[in-house]
Amino acid sequence: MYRTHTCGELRAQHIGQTVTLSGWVDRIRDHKNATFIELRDRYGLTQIVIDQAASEDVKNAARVLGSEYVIQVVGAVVQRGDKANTKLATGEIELQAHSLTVLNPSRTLPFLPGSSDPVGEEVRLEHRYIDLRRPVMQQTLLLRNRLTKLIRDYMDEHHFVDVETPILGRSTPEGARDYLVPSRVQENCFYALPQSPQLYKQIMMIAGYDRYYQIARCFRDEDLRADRQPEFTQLDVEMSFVDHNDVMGLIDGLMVKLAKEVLGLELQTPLPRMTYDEAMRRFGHDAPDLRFGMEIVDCTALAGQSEFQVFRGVAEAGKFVRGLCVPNGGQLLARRRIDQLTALVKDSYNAKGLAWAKIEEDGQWSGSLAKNFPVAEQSRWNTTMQAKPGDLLLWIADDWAITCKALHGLRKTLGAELKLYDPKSMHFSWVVEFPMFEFDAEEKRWIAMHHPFTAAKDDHVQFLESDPSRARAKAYDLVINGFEAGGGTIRIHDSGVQSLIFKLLGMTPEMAKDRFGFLLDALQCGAPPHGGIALGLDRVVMLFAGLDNIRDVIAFPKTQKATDLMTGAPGTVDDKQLQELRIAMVKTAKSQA
RNA sequence: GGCGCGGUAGCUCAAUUGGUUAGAGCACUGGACUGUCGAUCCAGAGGUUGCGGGUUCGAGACCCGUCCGCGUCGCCA
Repeated sequence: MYRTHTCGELRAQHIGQTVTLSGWVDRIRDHKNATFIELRDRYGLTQIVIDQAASEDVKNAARVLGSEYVIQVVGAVVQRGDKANTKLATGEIELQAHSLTVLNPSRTLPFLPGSSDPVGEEVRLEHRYIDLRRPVMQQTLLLRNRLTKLIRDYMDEHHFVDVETPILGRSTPEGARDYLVPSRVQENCFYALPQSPQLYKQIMMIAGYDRYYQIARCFRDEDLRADRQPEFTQLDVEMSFVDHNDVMGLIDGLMVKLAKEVLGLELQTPLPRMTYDEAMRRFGHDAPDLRFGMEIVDCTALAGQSEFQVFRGVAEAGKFVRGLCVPNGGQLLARRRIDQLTALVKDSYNAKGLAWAKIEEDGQWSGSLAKNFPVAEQSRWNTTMQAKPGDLLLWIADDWAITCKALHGLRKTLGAELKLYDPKSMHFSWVVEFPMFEFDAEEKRWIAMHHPFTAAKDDHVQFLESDPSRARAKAYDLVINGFEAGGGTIRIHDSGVQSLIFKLLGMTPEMAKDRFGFLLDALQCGAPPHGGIALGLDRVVMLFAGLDNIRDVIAFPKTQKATDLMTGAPGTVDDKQLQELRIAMVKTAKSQA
């Protein structure tokens, strides 16, 4: 038997017992007359002591130990009394070693899991087996496990059926870039890894399963971000005979449970809801961080009557002047910082510039813009923007989309920089009624904002053909702390409407039949009204863990270049494998270099 | 693909305006030490400054190219 207890388990009540522990040598403190070993496993740390009374065998065995050796110790649990270590859960006892066996030595490691010194992410990812030994990483993966357990319990309580769907599927041109898998059996054909199990879960509804869920792996071959991995995990949900309130209500309940069990938070339901249009108006983004205010103020009307020609021109051209009032920004942000923010909005969001003014004690503006604004006009702007002395006013004058993006960027940056909210606080809300379509200027056609199976609001069906830009969807996104934690829609269950949407998206009936014929057929075979949602599990775990990147909640994540630094994936393959798949490599300038 | 930050000892970092033999802490090795708990003290070993080219009397630093990591814009229905 390797162990009778774990390294996090022994307490005063065990004093006098003989026990066996196995684990990793976290730290050794070697003295002339006593050696102390902190033994670690995922449950905690226990101090092993080898003093003068120990046998020669034990002393000799201890002499060769190094960090991260895997050892087994048999010994007596003894009281530490006034030597107790209050920092350790097991600190009131220690193990007096009777025997010590090295189960496996360890070479010197690039970093020690027991150390709190920071280690670069590249090194951590290359030696992930060591990184994952670190207590913080173990806590995070345990938290993830706890969340998925709670989710599964909740879904089960609500009569959801866990169904697995294929990983090898069919490529569809809509949406993200697919990961492709060549077929050996079918010449010239490829599978695609699922971007989500969307169509399968709709088919499950048509098949009468009524309530489906799956914790599903999804794949999208797009560039990575702190909160985006090429393969990620969704809590995928679909329900029959429901409307959007039913789906949101279900997830409200789930969030209440998770927040209570994991964070000790009591959420009020229903979680607050805001329409997409309102979110864009007030925050410039469809996933606003509602932990703080500093909302966007539309000053276009004021700009239209302004003495300042640049603003007036923008307003008269049908564009927008919108701004933020940064509390105490006049004092907190130096001119140099404002210049950096100007560079940010120009470089990142294509804005033409950033207009600003500081509010002095008397309410008058200072800054290069001030001279263009008579005092009376300054006062009107101050009122509209609710500016107080010491504040900083920022404006973007541009088309709607650019003002949204740039002001959202500024709001997000400054909110964090000026600590306008408690980073530990949590805010859950819904953004609803997304547009059905957005116009793709490049392809000169409408594309589905969510996906092409989304139902329009009942009173907006009329706009589908007459004015697609006006049509709003039965869509809802769950937003936590400014992150899109999930999104869903009520689906189209009428094959005629579904065909119409395909047509609006520029598909001929033949194309629609080729790509989605099975869905159109299924919709004609008794499809119940249905809808669902998918939550980004990695993001939810990240937010509940209070972390700022998704890699730390995934055991084996990929780098920004989508590689695995530990295994070296992706790698080259044998010519024989390629021949079987009838794949030939094409030389590029890069591959020849 | 664009922009930004970074790459120096096993790890985390430093190195003045381009100037002697590239340093420190941790880790490692050896020694000392009567109970430590981030032990302490003494000594030691450890370097292709990511890679390639260039400028210069002289490059870790400057220039060009390239690779890698992170952030971000595009992209992600």
